Amino acid sequence: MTESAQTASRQEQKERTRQAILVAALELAQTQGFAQISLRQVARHAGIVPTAFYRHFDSMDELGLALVEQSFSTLRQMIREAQRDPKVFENIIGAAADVLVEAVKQSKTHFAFVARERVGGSAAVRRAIRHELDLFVSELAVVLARLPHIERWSTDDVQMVSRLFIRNMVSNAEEVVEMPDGRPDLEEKIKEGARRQMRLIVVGFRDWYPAAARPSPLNPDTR
Amino acid sequence: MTESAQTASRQEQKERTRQAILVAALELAQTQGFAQISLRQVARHAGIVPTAFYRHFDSMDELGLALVEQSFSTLRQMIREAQRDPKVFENIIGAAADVLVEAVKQSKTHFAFVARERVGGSAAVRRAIRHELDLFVSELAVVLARLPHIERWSTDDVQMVSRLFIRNMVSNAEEVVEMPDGRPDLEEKIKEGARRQMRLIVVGFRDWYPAAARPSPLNPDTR
DNA sequence: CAGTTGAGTGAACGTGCGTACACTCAAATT
DNA sequence: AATTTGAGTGTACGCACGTTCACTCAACTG
Repeated sequence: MTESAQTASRQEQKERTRQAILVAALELAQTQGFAQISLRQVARHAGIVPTAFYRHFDSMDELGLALVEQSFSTLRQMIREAQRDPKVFENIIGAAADVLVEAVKQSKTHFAFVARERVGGSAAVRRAIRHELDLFVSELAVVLARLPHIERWSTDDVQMVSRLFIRNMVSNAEEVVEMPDGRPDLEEKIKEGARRQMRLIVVGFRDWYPAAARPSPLNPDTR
Repeated sequence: MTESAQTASRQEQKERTRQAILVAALELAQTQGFAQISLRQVARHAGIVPTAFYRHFDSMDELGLALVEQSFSTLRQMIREAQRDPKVFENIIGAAADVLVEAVKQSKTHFAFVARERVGGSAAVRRAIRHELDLFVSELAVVLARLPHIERWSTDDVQMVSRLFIRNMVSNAEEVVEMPDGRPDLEEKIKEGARRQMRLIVVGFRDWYPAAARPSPLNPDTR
């Protein structure tokens, strides 16, 4: 009975408390926004005394940065798993919409956090989120560049489509976050909307691109 | 010298103080976000004592709602003026991009306020902003519905394009807000991006729509 | 098994907050 | 000219906050 039982090593216990803090912050941020919750509230919610907070984070700002990291690493993992399924390449748009909604639903608190603090949070948190999103844009651009239709586009244009995709993803994620629970109809509506938007972007670009002679045909005033 | 001089009637003075409060709140919200500024900070910045605040607003929340109203009425006026110019109908996309950037630059603090509090603010303020944006979507839909290509679309689809436009406008406004001062190159880049996005949406829809037989051809899984 | 480490405690501090209340004193009303 | 009105004042309150400090006591180390 000595080994592996309930009690936990020092490290384990510390990690557990750390997670409790992260979860508490996420939950509290859900209703009021991370920027307006206090260290004491988080501590209370996590079941520790305010001063114990400092054993894990130097400040609320650092907690915020940790949450950004956690949120994006969760998302990245989901995307990586989704990419393993070969079916997604047959129907990227449908898959993306599904992954989006599923991912957001599965870790709603993380997404809510990101969506809000992206514009509303402290400067440090905001910057961190922006950075992560920029990374996503670049990553998606790499994936897109390998696609049949797209491989001959200029890198600038691929980057722009990528930005457009991510931007719409963020907007849709915001909508899912604000979706009341237990409304599968709304969920399907958002998915459908996301699919439409993505198809629109793709079709728009596909039909547009070959129409011009220049490397970056979207540039000149073809108004 | 008796008339019109500096002093001001009671009403005038009250209105002046009210505006001072609104301006103070807007300025303070610029750096920290409206939700995290205090009544006392606003009062201090406006040059009044905290309790005098209550002569004008019952709470910070009401101040926030007043700011929402002010922000959107400013924007509406700009759009109305822009619509007077017949040239905009020849080149809606270009005009929209110009108006967007000009409007945002001209009343940056208002837009910054809206962009942030749209997702990060108090529930009441958030709801008010969302409502105003929904109104914009509907208004734009009415304008769009009269356009040559679009007049035969289903109202659902027009609404969706409208949503897409407004959404991208909001995103672009966010970018302008965060644009550092005195960078006309960035400004032009954002404008160009906005133009591309709008053209993309328009082209995407135009090329898509006649391809299907059903009233709302974007619906079924034409994946 | 003695000694060290460090996560969590609990009391105390200074500060800024929202709000209540009694006030002033000039403009507006009579 | 006397009275009312109401925007702005000043004090005072209770409260939650972030942070400090000295502390406990179980898990780890040698």
